[in-house]
Formats: sequence, structure tokens, C-alpha cells
Amino acid sequence: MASKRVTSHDVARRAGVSRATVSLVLNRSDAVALSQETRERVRRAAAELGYRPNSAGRMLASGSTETIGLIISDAAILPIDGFIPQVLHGIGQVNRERGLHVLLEGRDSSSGPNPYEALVDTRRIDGLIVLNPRSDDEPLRALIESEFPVVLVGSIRHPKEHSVNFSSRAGISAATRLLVDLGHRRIGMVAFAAPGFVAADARVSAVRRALQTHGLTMPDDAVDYADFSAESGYHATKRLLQRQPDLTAIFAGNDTIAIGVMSAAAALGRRVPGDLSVIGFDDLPFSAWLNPALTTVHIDAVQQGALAAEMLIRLLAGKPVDARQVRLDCELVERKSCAGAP
Amino acid sequence: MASKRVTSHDVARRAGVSRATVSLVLNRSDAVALSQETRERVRRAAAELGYRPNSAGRMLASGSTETIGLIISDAAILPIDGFIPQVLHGIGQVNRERGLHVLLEGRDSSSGPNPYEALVDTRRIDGLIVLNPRSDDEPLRALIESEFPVVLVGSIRHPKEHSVNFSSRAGISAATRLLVDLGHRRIGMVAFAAPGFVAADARVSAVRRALQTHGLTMPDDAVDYADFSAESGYHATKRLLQRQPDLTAIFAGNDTIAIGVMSAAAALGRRVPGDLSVIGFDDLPFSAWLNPALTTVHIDAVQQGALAAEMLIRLLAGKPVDARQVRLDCELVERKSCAGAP
DNA sequence: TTGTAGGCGTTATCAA
DNA sequence: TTGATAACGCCTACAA
Repeated sequence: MASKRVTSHDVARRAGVSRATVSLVLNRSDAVALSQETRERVRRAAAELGYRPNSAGRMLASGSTETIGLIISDAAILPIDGFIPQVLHGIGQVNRERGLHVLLEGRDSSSGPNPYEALVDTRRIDGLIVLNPRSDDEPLRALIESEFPVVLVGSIRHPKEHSVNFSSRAGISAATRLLVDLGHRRIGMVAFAAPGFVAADARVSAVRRALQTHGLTMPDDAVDYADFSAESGYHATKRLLQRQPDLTAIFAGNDTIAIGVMSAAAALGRRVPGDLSVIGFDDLPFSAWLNPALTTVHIDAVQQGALAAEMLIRLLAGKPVDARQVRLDCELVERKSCAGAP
Repeated sequence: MASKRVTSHDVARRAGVSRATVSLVLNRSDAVALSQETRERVRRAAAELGYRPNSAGRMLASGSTETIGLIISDAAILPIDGFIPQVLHGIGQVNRERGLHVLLEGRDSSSGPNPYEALVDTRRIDGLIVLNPRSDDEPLRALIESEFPVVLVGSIRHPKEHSVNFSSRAGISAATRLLVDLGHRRIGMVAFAAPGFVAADARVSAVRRALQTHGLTMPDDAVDYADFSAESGYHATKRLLQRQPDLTAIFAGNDTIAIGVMSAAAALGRRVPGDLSVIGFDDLPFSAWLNPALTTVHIDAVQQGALAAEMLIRLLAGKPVDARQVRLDCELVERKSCAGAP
């Protein structure tokens, strides 16, 4: 029943000092000159009373919220794909270490009122991380141009953006080489999202370029589009293999899609990898334990989140950032879902 | 470059009224008697200036933060298991509709300083949702007893707790009946977490009870323990099948674990479902597309999250709650991972 | 080394 | 129907 809330005033009275002194002792640790004895007295009073500064008062006076916003551009993906939770985890870890809070804001698709002003204009947050930003998101562009601290996990190709992204080149070219070495010539792809979704498009064109290196092409007919879920991957693959029955290998847009691809293959009586080789993306924690174990391009999503958080923290501190756009590498992990072309 | 921030004072001046009037117009919509004309004038001024009330000021004056805390008891699970993201999604949806914000707080295992006081005592949040609470979490018990609005997703069996949980009975007895009807007599289990983790233990004992109904027992030797990941499920299953090679069916503690179970079966040369039947829990979105499609107990995690959020919102509004402890049902989804006992 | 005074932007209480 | 005025709890010059 310690229901009466304790304010800095109470602490001050108990310690026999002024409120200002309390604030100094508790916030500016050793910066200012205060007698050890006063410090001790204040600390003890605070501890005895169980004093906890009211955050609203602190925000108002200091102008800092110690909170960052985290926007998931398409909240519906959260329960379906394993990627975002990993990024979340990375962001959470860093913020916890730094004592920052995270305000999580989902967005129901790209429609609906933009959530930025609700957080930024009301000064609820000091900085923002946007997951899977869409390049047609005008309010986001405006926010970036306003110099408000924003870090993207992904990219909208804005010259002033701060972002942490993946360069899929290395992983994709290794994957492509693997398939080509195994004798595959007719290679298709199931993108993890509809055309227009930057990250998905990027993977398709990266694969295309890599194939060209080997003198191979991937015609439009050899690409189909899923919509994040394994189920959508299943249906896309069925369409794809119906249209292009000669394909001997398929790039899945990510590992969740790969589950659907393998399921569709099974449904069509094609064995993986005997009749059809499959390569995933992301290397989710369970991918090594699928049947067959999935050969995939490993991406360290947790680290991506952590780096984004660290970059934002630098921005908040006004420290310089080495590079506005960070690109992480990825690498091929060979497992059991690829074999020689039939 | 609208860098100068707009305060209610500016709006008041522009509309030719006082700050108090601005507040009334903007917050208490029609509650109070104000002339239509004044309303209109204030609204227009606010719109023209792009006025956004400062949240800290509002919190301080009103005492309400319009924010709820969300604690993930073991943050390390987030990137590994598909369950929490679904709950998150459900919570997020409801809060978005209601215009509430969500402060996400992870916790690094049950160690570390408890995060409750950091949120509650500093008045950063109006209410709290705790995911996967542990029953040995003393600070949490204290918080519940303090009458602070808390809703658990899961349970710590505290009489005063507000919680949303699952009654796995229906699903488990259906699953058990299925196995028994298929001729299985030696049935084992791989729990999704170590003993002591309430939710995992509950599933083990529920399975045990259901088997007893059919005159079967599941000795301790027929149970092994994983640790959330598919990988840990793989290893646990290997141990289990080594110890109890006669098992013809395995309950997996959840679908992620089931992936590991099936993988271990494959590694040991057992075919699923021909040589070994497997039943999962949760029915994650991808489970229908695994190879073989997983027979599992469906749990609507999104709804669980949504209900928890709605319950908390009622609590915040001071409205009565129908039941402090809500238990959702679950049901068996038959797919392809179970077959007649060999 | 410490205290005083003012301000942060809102909301709430009264008078008018 | 509206406007002063006082909280709300904290921080930070600046003065002592």
C-alpha cells in the first residue's frame, strides 16, 4: 500500500536538500561538484522512499524520451514470416543494454494514416526505425528529409536515408554457381512478395544477373510471386511449374516460401532434390531441420536489427555515422535441397 | 522547415481563444458545451498550424499515457518460435484500433533486473501484458497483488491474475484418441521447454492424463525436453528414441519442435508417418506445408493476444471483466503426419 | 557546494 | 460559454 507516489520533492525533504540537488545527484552522476556526503544522503533517501522519477515530467523538462519508435510497415507479415522477429530481437537487445525503450507500431499494409506523425510530432520518441520500408511511402521520405533520426531496416533508395541492408550478391552468386555446377539450366524463382516490393524485386533481379553471368536467362515466365506465407509459396509454385514444367531448380524468395515450394513439389510428385532443387533465403533457425534440410542464403537478421539500433543511437547522440547506408554480406549454406539436374 | 514547434498557445492565439478552450475543443469532443463557431475556429487553427499535442505534457497533466507495456519474458524465444509473433500481432491490432501505443520490453531470461518497476513506477505505461510469465517471478506476483492492471498471456496460477490461456484438453484428447485409434500404444513426448516451464509442463501432464483415459501410460523415460528451437527438438528426439526405440508416436511440444522431431526421425531412418507418427501444437501458419503436412493441435494465438489486449483495455477503463481467467479452446487438425502404428 | 526560480505543454478547476 | 490560474513532476541556468 505504498500508494502515495514519491516525488523528487519528498526525496529532497527527507535528505534535507532542495529538489535541484536531488536531480543533480541522480542524473549527472559525477559530472558536477557535490559533496560526497550530500550524494550519499540523497541516494539513501531515494532508495528508502523507493523514488522513481516520473517519466512524463522528465520528458517534458529534458526534451528527451529515451524511447525509440519501431514501425513494422506491414504488420500482417509479423505472424507469418520468421524474419521480422529476428530483427526485433536484435533491436531489442541493443536497446535493453542502452536502457532505451521501444515503442512498437504496426501498420496494416501501406494504407491507413501514416504512423510517423503520431509518434514524431507528438514527441513520443527520439528516433525511429522502420522495418521493410516501401519506396512509395511519401511521408517517410519527408521524414527522412526533415533530418529526424530515422534508420531503415531495408531501403527506399533515398540518398539521405540511414539504412542497414543486405547485399545479396555474394550469396546469390554462390548459390547460382552451385546450381550451374550441378548441371541446372532451367532455373525459376518464386518471389516472396508481389512486384513493387523492393526487397523482393531486388532478389529477383540479383538472381537474374547472377544467371546471366553464366549465360543463362530467367524469363518472366519462370518467375512467380508469392505473398509472404508458405501457403502463397505453395500456390505460386504450382502455377510456376504448370507454366514451366521443365524447371529443374527454383530459388525461393525466402525460407518460408521455400517450405511452400517444397510442398508444391511434393504435391506434383516431384522429389526434392532429386527432381527439383530448391534454394532459400534468410536461413531461419528451423531451416536446417526441414525435410530435406534447406540449402539457403544465410542472412544474420538479428545482427541487422542490432546494427540498425546502434546506428540510431549514434544519430541520437549526434555522433557521426561511418556510413549512412550499411550493407551486410550473406553467404550460401549448402545443405540437402539441391542435387544434380535430372 | 516547420521547425518551430506548435503549442496549444499558438493555436489559442490564432483562434483568438484561450489555451483552455483549445484543450476542451480538441479533447472532450462534444462533452462540454461550446459554441459551434468556436469549435470550428479552433479546429481550423489547429489544422492550419499542424498542431500536435505534446505527449509528455499531456501525460503529466492527465496522468494517462495511452500506452501499454508488453513484456516478453524470455526474449531469446522471439526469433526462434513462431508463437510469440502471432500473439504480438493480435495485441498490436487491437491497440491500433484503440489508438493505444505499445511499449515492448524484452527480458533476457528470467534473470536481470525485473523490468516492471522501470515501466510501472516511472508511470510510463497505464497497463501491462506479460507474455509467457513464469510462476517463480516474484516481482510479477507483487505487481498483480498491487492491483496494477496486468494481463498475462499464459498463467502463473495466481488467484488474482487476469490471464488469457488455453485449455489444451479438448485438442489433446482428440489427438490422443486419434493415435489410439490408429493402434499406437507406445507414445512419447518432446516438451518444448525444460521442466519448470509452466506451459510446457502443462502440455506434458495433459497428454499423460489423456493417455490414462485409454489405459495407457507415458513413463518419464518416454518424455524428453527440448528448448524452444527445432534444433533442440532434434537432439531431444534423438535421445528419446535411443532410450525408447519402441515408440511409434511422438507428441511434439509445439510445431517448431515438431520440425526437429521429424528431422531426427529422418536421420534415424524412420519415416514419418509410416514408422513414426508425429503430432504438433500451435498450428503455425507454415505447418500445413511441411513435409509431411503436420497433424497438430490448432491454437489461435492471434486471438489470444487480441483478447488479452481487450481485457487490459477493459481494466484500464475500470469496466468489469467477465472472467479474470479466460481459457480458449483448441482443436485437432488432422493432416499427414500420423498413420497406423507399424 | 547548494538553493532559487522559471519553464516544459497540457489538463483541470473555478470564476466570470 | 469561456478564460484565468493552478497544478503535474522534473530539469537547468543562474545566483548565492
